[in-house]
Amino acid sequence: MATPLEKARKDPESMKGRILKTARRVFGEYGYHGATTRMIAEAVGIDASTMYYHWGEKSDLYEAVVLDVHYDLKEKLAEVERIIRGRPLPDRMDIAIDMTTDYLFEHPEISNLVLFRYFGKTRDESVLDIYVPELVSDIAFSMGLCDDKNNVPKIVRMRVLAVMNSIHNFISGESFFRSMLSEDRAQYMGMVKETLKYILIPAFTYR
Amino acid sequence: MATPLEKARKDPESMKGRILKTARRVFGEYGYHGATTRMIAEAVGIDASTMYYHWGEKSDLYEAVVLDVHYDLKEKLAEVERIIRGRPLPDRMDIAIDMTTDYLFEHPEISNLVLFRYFGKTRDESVLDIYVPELVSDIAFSMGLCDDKNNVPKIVRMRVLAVMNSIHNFISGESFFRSMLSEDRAQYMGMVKETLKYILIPAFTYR
DNA sequence: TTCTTTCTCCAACGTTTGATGGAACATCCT
DNA sequence: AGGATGTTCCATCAAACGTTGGAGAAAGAA
Repeated sequence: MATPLEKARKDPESMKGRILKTARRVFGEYGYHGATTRMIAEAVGIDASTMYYHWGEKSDLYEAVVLDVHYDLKEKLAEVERIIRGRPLPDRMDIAIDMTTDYLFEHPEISNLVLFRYFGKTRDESVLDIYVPELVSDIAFSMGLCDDKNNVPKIVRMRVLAVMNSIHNFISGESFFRSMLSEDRAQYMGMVKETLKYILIPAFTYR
Repeated sequence: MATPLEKARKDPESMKGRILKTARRVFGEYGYHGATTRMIAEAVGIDASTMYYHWGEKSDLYEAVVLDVHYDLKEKLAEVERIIRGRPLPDRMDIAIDMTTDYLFEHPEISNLVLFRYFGKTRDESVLDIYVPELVSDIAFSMGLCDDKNNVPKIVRMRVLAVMNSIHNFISGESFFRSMLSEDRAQYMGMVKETLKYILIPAFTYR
């Protein structure tokens, strides 16, 4: 008894999986309103009605995309956490920034979708209202900023949000910032990591 | 011989001014694609064709809005700069964060529009490609991170971008983050300032 | 007054949008 | 074989979209 999303994630080559993957990219590039069902269908190479057969309305597909992205994010976070556990804080942050940045640069639509969701006004009571706080608490614990995952002080959650957003910003804004600095991708990625470490590490360590 | 934008900025009560002000808000809330010409016209209380009489196509109106916002931002920056000049760096940052945050909380559409512009994909060679780098250089100089306004190292510009974005994020994401933390507006504003200072000041001072 | 210019709205246009119904094809079970 | 089920495309819909032309009101100049 698998949900459509579980099926699509398990078998990315299936029609459901291909649509989901493409919808992620297109929604990520143009936002909810900027992306049309026809754009997505054309990108997959199918008719729009086939999409409706598999995912229903546009808003349902979008919801699935957002959820899909957060599953990935959660998995990646668990992987990072496993590697940095037990090390001293500056090392933990150094490694976490490297790994997270590398991962998001490979999947920039994740950052796009997350930021669109935070800042856009499509906000009508969503699954994100549960998943984001959970993710934030996990990161707070992983950074050693709290002892109890289930009771993270608000000010600590704010700091975690600041960290998450700083990373997403540089990924999402790549095309704008890079053309502003006229750097190639590799150099830009290097500067992003350097800048993030320059700003974030002192805040949490030199005290 | 004033441009339409200059006229609208000088006389906010004129039809041009009222349309511009409302378009700022609506574009800021829903983004370029999410906002419709009819929504804006209705919010002003006029017919859509009157809007076309004053501002032309939707994209032209949007361009005017973006430019308008950046004029405001530039003015505010100059005001901040005047006040913090000559003080020690930690004080400068403390005051600048307070002033900027207060101002943007009063005009949240500014942060929305700026972030939409960075992250969205409506990017077809715009005035922003000139104004943003200029703004970044001004801030870098104001923070004492460079000696020559016309030759700011790339890594310094990256740091300034990180600072700017951190602030915009908390303003734009207010509705999402606030409902996540279940705080009222005043408490949230206080936490934003505290968090920004916690993260940003050590990075640029404790070295 | 009358003429001219500026402004505003109404009605409508062509297009794109999200969405649906049904025919055609494919796959599988018996 | 034949029928049931699952999948895909074509044609099409109504609504919403950006945009336009033209009628008429408002304001100013003569």
